[in-house]
Amino acid sequence: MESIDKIHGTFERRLAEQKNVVPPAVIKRLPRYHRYLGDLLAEGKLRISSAELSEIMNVTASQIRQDLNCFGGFGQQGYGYNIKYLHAKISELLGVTEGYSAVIVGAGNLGRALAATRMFGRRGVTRLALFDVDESIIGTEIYGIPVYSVDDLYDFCKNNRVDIGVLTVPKEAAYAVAKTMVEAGVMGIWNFANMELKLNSKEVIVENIHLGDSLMTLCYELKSRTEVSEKKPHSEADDE
Amino acid sequence: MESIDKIHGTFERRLAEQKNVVPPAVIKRLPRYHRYLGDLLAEGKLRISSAELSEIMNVTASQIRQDLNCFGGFGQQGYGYNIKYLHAKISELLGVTEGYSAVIVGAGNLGRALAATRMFGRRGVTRLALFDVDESIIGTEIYGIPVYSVDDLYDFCKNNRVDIGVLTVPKEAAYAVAKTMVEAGVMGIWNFANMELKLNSKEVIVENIHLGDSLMTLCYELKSRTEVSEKKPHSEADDE
DNA sequence: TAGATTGTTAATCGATTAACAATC
DNA sequence: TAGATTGTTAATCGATTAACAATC
Repeated sequence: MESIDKIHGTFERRLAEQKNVVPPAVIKRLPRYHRYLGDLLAEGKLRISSAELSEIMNVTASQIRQDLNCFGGFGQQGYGYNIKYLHAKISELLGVTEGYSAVIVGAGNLGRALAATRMFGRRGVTRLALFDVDESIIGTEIYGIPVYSVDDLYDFCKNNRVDIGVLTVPKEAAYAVAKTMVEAGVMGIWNFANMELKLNSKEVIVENIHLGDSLMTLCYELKSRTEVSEKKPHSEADDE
Repeated sequence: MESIDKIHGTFERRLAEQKNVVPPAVIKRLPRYHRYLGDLLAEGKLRISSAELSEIMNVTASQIRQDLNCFGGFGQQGYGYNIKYLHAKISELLGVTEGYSAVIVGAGNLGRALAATRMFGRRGVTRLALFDVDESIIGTEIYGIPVYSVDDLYDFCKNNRVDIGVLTVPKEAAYAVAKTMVEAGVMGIWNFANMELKLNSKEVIVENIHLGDSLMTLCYELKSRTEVSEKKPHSEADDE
């Protein structure tokens, strides 16, 4: 009994030491750090303290130090953080330096918008191709990215290393396309289809964009804001 | 001393009873409940228990009951939840029934995509107009929505009740447009510009879409996934 | 050295889960 | 009534903040 506990204790401690147990809350904040540090770098700033950064980003200095420490000591006592170094480190953590590749499936307005943006390049992701069913655009290029038929999607993914599949197809087609990509070895799916793909999470990582959910959250906030000011104009007087 | 405590106790209890202290974590989950319940409704299902819903949505039944109870008893012991009723209640909470209106500023690919989608209508939001600087499209309609000059944005918002401003303009123009809208009385901004708008949060509610952050999160997951399988193939043997 | 600021531990806060009494 | 399932309290877990010793 005792020995089993000991083994477990050791195992758990080692896991913690390996530091691949970064809290999800921290990971979700990393891109935001990356963004702000990139801006500061562009401004030509060299160093920053957690206190200063905390003011700019509207979070606590404590949280910044705690977060960054999940990955090791990026700062220096009495000095703060070297912006260039920190930015580079976070880039690395986020895989910007991995040189991932992507295909965009669905060349509608959203697909085109994603073809046009510099968002991918900035994050080290190369867009290899667009795929669509529309014969009139197959064989052309959109913003410099070649457009192929969805029929060729499987073969393309098999023959090229495609890390990420971007799904901007109508809801009805989403699952079939996703399955094709997974079977062809795509590791991650960036899903703009208005549905949750039920895929084996051991086979593929899915990152969902639910624009509708975001719009609804905004509506909720609007509603609660108006309710407070309209329905309770005398709340002060009520307190006592 | 005692009496002050009592007053505070009463005050706090009243606040809790008013239930405008819904935890942020719960609010963020509401749109997802709404989505799933909408699907179940479309399937013609009449009732569901927290246990059944929890399996479909991949959350705990406890969380579902806890969440829904923030807004009052929507269910019935021994029966579960009436899907139609629950869906309607959540719609109400999320402001779907408020009949909000929106304008989209920026008629690029993203603006067009937002003009084309049924996402707004489904959530009770009417798109009144698009605004752009491109003379060649001003005066036309895109997916049935009239396109006006950005120069007319202020007057339009003043003369019509515009609740939500959707920002799909380039980064450089974002802040000026946002300020114009706030001055003209727009209450909420749905911000797709790749930057954080520093606006007085008392004047306006801002909901940000940071697509780049989402892409980076996906890359992070890809990276940590590959690291685990590549760098530690003998982790099992290591445990002891 | 003195001052600044991190890294890190401990305390607090909030969110999730478990358990069960209330009740349909 | 017996069975089912909610509403709700209490226990657990994780995330945030505060505090301060370590150290540049």
